[in-house]
Amino acid sequence: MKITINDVARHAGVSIKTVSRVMNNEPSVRKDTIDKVMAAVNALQYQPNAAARNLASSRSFSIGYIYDNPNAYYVIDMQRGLLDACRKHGYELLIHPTNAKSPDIVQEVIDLVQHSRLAGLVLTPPFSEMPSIAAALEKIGVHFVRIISGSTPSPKLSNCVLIDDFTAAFKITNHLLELGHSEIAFLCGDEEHSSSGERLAGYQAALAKRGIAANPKFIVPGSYSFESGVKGAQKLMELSKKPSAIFACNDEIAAGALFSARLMNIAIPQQLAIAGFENSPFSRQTWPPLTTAHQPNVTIAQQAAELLFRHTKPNATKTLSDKQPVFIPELVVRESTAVSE
Amino acid sequence: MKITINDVARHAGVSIKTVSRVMNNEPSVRKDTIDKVMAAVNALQYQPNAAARNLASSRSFSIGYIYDNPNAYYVIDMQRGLLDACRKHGYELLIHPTNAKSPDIVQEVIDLVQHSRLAGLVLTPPFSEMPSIAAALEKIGVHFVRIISGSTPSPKLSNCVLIDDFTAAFKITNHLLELGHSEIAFLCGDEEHSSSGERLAGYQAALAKRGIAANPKFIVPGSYSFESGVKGAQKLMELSKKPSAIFACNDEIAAGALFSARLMNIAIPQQLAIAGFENSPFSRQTWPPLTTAHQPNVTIAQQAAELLFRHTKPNATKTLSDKQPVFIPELVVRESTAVSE
DNA sequence: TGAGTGATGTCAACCTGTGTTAATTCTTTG
DNA sequence: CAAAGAATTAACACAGGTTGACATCACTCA
Repeated sequence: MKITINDVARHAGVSIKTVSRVMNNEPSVRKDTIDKVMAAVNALQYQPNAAARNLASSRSFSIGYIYDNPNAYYVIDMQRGLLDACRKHGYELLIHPTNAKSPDIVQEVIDLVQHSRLAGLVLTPPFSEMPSIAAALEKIGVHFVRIISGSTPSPKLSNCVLIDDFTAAFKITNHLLELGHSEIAFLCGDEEHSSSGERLAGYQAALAKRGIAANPKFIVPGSYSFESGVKGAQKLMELSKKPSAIFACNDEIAAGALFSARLMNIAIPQQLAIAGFENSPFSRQTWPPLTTAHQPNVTIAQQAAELLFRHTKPNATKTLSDKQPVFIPELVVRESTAVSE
Repeated sequence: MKITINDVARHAGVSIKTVSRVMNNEPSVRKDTIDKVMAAVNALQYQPNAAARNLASSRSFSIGYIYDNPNAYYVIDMQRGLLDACRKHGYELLIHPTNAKSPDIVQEVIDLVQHSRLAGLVLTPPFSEMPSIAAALEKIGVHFVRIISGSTPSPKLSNCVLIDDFTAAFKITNHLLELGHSEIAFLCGDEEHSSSGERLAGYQAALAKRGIAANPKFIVPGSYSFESGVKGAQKLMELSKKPSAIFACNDEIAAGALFSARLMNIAIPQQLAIAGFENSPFSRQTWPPLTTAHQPNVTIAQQAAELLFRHTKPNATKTLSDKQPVFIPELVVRESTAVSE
């Protein structure tokens, strides 16, 4: 029933060791030998015993994904992309939701890596932005890939997948400007997430380019939550000089702002335009649907995992270019910023 | 650096064999010996090498969670609950999103179980309701637990966690009735999910109890999606005799109905009351927020995993009652069904 | 005192690959 | 054609536990 490496060797007419070499794509195996072995592997449907492999080689074939993100859609998309890549490369994915603000989060991550003997780790914000985590992982010599906000690849960010929040935010702001808005407010996300800062910078740059001085009262600090959007919009609409458009740092905040506007009987988009960021499913399910920036999270996650495997797999064929991926979320226009008819 | 079973044995002053006995909670080990060993385990922070354990015992310490559910919040909650239980029992969780409608889904599941050598499986709808899956798993002798709709435990459902959708739907319908509505429509979920049928039955029972004849036009088939809610509500509001309340099979459908009502300029709840089901986060983020039934998914998942471990762990202490858990989602009243002032 | 019992210890085999070494068998190529 | 180099093999230790057979030991109870 169970097929061992022995069976494969016999079937292919080679030694066990050669099969092992092929399975681990070690160098110095002739092309036709590889073919022979792979033929046998396929014929017998051989699946190496992961446990035995781990034990013998003391490296594992699973990577971890640590997250602390209230946005279920984001997490699910990330998982999906990571799993896709894992399946392709014969790895397994270990998910680890946790609390980023826990005082001993660094130790927790280390324990996880060591106990589960992870080959590598994928980090998303806020973990990808915590120097203490990166330092600890480097110290124990575990590969990891970070998904972070940024626009320009650099050697320092060699193990990063970049998301160009700046440019995307610039585009959204520009869209609002083109609709004729000049009093545009910005609802920030969590300060410690650099994405919030980048988006704010993009917003400011777009205003500056048009020579519009940013009104400091229009920049409202907050966090990536519905509640924050509710409060932020309320604050804005209590100003003597109200904005005519709100750019929220993500869709959830935007949904909160929408909610708030509704409570105050403000018509969207006629009296107030609202834009979000992320293109999460509920940006389509609010009323009116939200203008936003689409972030291809599944693809981003895939690329992150690919990048990770390039490091964890010692002899992998480096067919993929080693360029750092940079993703620019694309503008998605919906009714929340429609031209008032 | 790495602590082996040897170190523990030495530290506890017992033999390796005894440590092994304790780690696998075999019978006939004296209480104080167990304590001694566990003390050593804790002192040394010993974590048995999973790979070695799997290999030697040819049983694994991971369970799988197969899902195909567009509702990210549901999936995340399930994962959270399963992970909690897994951590507690030293298991790992393998997640496997897939397509339930794939023609060779049964084979896919079997491959997964065999390749990853899973100790057990947790199934949620629609997988938990597919006889072919259950049959296949039984055939290959893998433990599994199903989370399904139902109200009465029975030996046949011994490996199930039940969710009493009927009673919860009854309560919601009753709530609407108490508000004075008698023209209540029902937006169905996917036909193949028994939860939809159960909720429909609960709705009908509540009406029947008041002696209200159900209007067949008020029962609209559909699926568990926002779009389905949009279309369903539209259909209902085009009837010559319109309902005064809509009970949607879940929050997403309800959100769709809400959206639709807004398009048609129907005031909620003044002209139309809407209730959902599930208490997913966005039931709080619509406007107005949705009345719904709260399903404690994290807890449900935990219980499901516990139930599973009771079977996979040969000598587990059966402290927990072996009763089948039945969860009755609780009514959560919000503004979407408020009394019109 | 001796039999019976329950709790431990000893020891070796085993699970399935990997890493190493030394020896052997092709391939090149000068 | 010989020598060098590359690919392959055989054989075995090893990773870190589990498992089973059996021996040992301390107790209890007759």
